[in-house]
Amino acid sequence: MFDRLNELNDRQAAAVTCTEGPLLILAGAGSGKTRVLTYRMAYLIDEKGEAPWHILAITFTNKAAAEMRSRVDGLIGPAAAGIWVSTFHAMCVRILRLHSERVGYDRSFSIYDTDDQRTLMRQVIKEMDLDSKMYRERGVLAAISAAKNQMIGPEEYAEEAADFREEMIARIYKRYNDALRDNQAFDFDDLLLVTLKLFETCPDVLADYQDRFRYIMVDEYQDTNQVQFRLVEALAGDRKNLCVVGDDDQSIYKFRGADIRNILSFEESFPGAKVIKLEQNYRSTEHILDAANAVISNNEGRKDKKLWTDNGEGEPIGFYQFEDGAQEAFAVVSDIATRKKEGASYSDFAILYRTNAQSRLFEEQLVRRSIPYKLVGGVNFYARREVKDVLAYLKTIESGRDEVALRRIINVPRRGIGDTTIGKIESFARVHMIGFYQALERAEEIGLGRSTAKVRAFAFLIQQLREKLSEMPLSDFYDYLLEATGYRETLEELEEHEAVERMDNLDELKSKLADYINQAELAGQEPSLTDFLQDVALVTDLDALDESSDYMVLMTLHGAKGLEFANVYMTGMEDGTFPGFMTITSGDREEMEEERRLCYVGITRAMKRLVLTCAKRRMTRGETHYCNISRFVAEIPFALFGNDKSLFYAQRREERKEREHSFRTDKEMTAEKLFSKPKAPKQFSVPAGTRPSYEVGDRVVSAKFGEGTVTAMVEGGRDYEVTVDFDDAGIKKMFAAFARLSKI
DNA sequence: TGATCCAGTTTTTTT
DNA sequence: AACTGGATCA
Repeated sequence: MFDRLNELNDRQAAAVTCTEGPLLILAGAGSGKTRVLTYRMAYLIDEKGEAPWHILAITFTNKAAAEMRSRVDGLIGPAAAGIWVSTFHAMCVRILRLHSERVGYDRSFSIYDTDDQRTLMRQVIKEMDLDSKMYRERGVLAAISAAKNQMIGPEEYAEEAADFREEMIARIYKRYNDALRDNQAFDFDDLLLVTLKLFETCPDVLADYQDRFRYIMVDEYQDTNQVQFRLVEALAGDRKNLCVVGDDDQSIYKFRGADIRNILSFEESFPGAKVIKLEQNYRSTEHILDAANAVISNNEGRKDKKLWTDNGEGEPIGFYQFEDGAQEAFAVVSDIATRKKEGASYSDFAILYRTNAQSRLFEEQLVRRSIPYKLVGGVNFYARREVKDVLAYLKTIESGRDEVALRRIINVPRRGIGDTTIGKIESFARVHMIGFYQALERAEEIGLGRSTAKVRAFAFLIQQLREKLSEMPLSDFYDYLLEATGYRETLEELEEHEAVERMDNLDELKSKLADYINQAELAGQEPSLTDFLQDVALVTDLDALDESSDYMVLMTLHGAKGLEFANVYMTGMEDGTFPGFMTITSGDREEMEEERRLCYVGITRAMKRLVLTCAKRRMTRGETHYCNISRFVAEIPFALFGNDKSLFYAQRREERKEREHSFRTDKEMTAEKLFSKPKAPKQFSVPAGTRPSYEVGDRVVSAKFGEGTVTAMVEGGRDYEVTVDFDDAGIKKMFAAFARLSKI
């Protein structure tokens, strides 16, 4: 008898016990979906007598997978170890590791991160002799990724190409894919795509997995893309014991190919699907939930649902505007310090922002006050130069097929093998139809002159390392590698601070390697370099959050998804920052709705206290912008903002009259607390709001878009929103302050 | 070959 | 502001 059902509400219990057939759980923020999923697994095992290894739980991030793992382990105990809890990507790697040869890849395939992709793409574009200004890696890769997510191959892409550029991209796409294959490498999209292909071409393999995974659960289903949908559909097979959990209001990864239709039309894709809505929120106060509901209600085409809570009203929502980002950071960090003194833990606080670049100012303040914090996101640990270098060595030692890795380290540390030499080796390889690494081993045939010896020495070094690898344990080998390559020595020549930091990172990498070895041995497997490299490729910093010590967290709104904090500061709440400038100027409704969902996600992270902040002036990419309060703030009913509503109204009205003081709506955060720094409330006279020198109907010229005619001009707070019909670029809306238009 | 300076660029979010 | 690639010079 599974007696834990009474720990759940009726809806949750219904979701837990509905185990057969397709099930869609629409789980609002904070409605206990992880709880439902974990209890459901426990129910399957304890009540239904299902074996753990017949259960598959898929999440999106490693963080979510780790969280799920620990909760399942806690609930079920040792038996839970048999359950596959994995991200889509990690699952695919695991499957491909066993079957990659069936689809024409080595077992020791590489996985390319964004950085590697760019390097490879740069090579491809260079080889095709294309104008690197016309075809920039970023743009081309974005197009290709979008195509892959929709399962459009190079051939189909070519057929559908609407113009010359797209035809060219189709050709680049082809070459890029070929290059990946030559390197025995997958990019992130390929991991999913090739696994799907494996299932399609090897029905026996698919049948094995279908038989193995009799119960499938997918978390954050609203973020799945087409390929992921197909994978899930294939795995579910005829049994269709597929339970997906999601919230269309929290779909924030469209840019990555997420297709919201997957969740909106789940019932059509899986006829007979049951739908259960979880609408009771256990996380937040009423005020917070009201704010979230108010904001999200501005979006169209949502699945109907209304979150409620019996947690009580709670504190009002705080909103503060500051002169600039530095003051914003100062105030927020001061507030945290004050509350810490009053007994809170640092781990109760999170500072959220739209873009990683905004973290800097907060970091400075946190460092200044010695407040422990963890910066989530930003530069990924595994993306650091020294880490990538060492990984590239390991890859090369392991297979040599990965040319991107090989070229990365052939001259690091410097051994006098320059571009010219590399070019010669490359064309030799091409002429003789051999790999780049094989060409190295025949250095003397290439005619490299003085460089021959250097290339030979490098090839010999790799050869020698390979021998050592089989002779000593992996972790000893790691140290040996750093010595033998001279890498450690090169680092030591750097400036002290720099050297220490990088060496720390390499020590960190070593401990990750040691962790891996331990885990493999615990699982009774022989540790292998291949497995380590493949695991590592999917790990991000986001995974490293741990509960052991007390620190506060800084991260993007995206990074915050799935997490909760007692106190949440949503910073940079300005039009142009959040929602972003691009979203505003594009005028794309869907894009704006995605930003709004992101705002919804941010608000619903807060349990007890939500504070919104913004700055009047913000420095972005070296330019100062004068900012209006985010439209999302205006979508929250004034009644929710603290006691001093009148001040808030007044401020909105007075905004364009350049009120010089920051204002507050919440008496709790007093001026003394906020601006205790003597020089704080600096006076600025803001030049914005001055009427531009041109009028509607004037001809103007923009540095970016060329000439055009002004068709509209709307006064909006600190700036004028100008609409211009450009002769070449079409109609653009922009703020006068950054449009830099001049009358002609 | 390598160092250094200059010019141009920057979708924002992540597996 | 920060970073990159390219060009130029030693």
